[in-house]
Amino acid sequence: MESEQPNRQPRVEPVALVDCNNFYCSCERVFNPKLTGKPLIVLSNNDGMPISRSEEAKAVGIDMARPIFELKDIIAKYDVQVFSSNYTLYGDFSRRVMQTIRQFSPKVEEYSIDEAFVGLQGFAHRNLTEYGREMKATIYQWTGIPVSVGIAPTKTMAKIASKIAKKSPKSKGVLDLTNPRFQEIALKRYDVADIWKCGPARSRLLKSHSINTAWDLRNVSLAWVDKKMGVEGTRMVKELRGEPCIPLELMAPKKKRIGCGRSFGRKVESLFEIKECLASHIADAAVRLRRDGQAATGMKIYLQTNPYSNGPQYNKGIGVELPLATDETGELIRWATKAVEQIYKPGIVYKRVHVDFDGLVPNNQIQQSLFIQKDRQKQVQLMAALDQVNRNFGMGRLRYLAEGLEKAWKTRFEYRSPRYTTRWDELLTVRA
DNA sequence: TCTGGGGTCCTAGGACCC
DNA sequence: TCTGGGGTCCTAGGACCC
Repeated sequence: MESEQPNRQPRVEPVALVDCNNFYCSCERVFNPKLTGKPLIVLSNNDGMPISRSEEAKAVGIDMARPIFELKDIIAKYDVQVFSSNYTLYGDFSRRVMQTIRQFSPKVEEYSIDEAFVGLQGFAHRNLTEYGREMKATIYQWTGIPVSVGIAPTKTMAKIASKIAKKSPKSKGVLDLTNPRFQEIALKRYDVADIWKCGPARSRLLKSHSINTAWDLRNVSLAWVDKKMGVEGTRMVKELRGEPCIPLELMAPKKKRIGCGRSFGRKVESLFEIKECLASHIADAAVRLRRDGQAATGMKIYLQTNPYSNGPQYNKGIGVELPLATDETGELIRWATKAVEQIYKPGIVYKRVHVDFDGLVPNNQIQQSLFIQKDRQKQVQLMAALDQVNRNFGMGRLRYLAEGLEKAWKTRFEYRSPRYTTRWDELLTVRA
């Protein structure tokens, strides 16, 4: 394998990755300081498995990939505090963190609920480590959320820098890797499996060719990596060499697909219950569709059994093309419930129903049809009223009868904390 | 014996992210 | 008893065209 050493690094804008530490756990702690220093986990939907762990929980051996019932001994032994996920609370904290970050640079890409890339062009005259520390301190002071900051010439290396910063006590949560000498030290000690966009399949491939560290990967030939891993591999190698291939996205792009699918809280067999649940998912996804300013020209419905069960498996999807794009919940429900009849088979225990809206178009320029007369204006007003009521009085306050009243199938959230910041009736009680 | 070649478009599935 | 959900991008392969 020949190696192409880049002989100089191009002049590029430094980019920081600000990453919240154990984000969901940290949110839970802000209003519940008694949790400080204790092992703490937040569970996935349906209280299935941990999706966020405090450092203390990691230390006592709580594993992310294992279901909660397999962890109950550890939980009891170490008095691990357990919470269902409370996305309303986390979403609100995310907004606060992002707003704080925007005080530090006009160039912010909100990459996920707990991470942002920050363009640092024009800050080169400053000590970037100091700037990062100031950012970290301010975010903690204003929101109560601890973060790690990694700074580097490319996003891929900024990710690496923030991960190292999180773990190494010496860095105090901030690491600047813009200096090539430090890059070499860091990449040589960094496992390829921990590189951004290098998942299990790619790391297995790389390791089978004795490419074990990020430094090994950086020095691989572009021809080789293109052949073995295609464009994404090539981008990874270039980014590790300090050549940006993944630009900052300052404007959130329009979504290409908006969907909803959750596991049932218990066994579901009847078409009636599946239709109710599907209608409820449609209503949920349609809110996000309208919020994104889009309408759907098609949808896909999937019906699935539990892959972990030994029973007969059945997974089927069906596509529906709509004659006219729409964002109106009632109409979407009618199309979907009709379609699901075609894939439903009786006598099967189902685990999940899922809907994806696709063929999305801006909802203010829906193509009209000569043959289908609809009062679009009326629909728009109806949906605006629906969304307004639910925003003011809580999601699901106003809903379609098709979604059901009992909702016996609904997702479990046994250990949810109060929605401290978004519900008047769940405000923090200081003294009872 | 022996059955073209080059292009486009679409979809399903894989891999990955948090 | 009990194993998440919402996304993106890329690729291979089939269908179709001339």
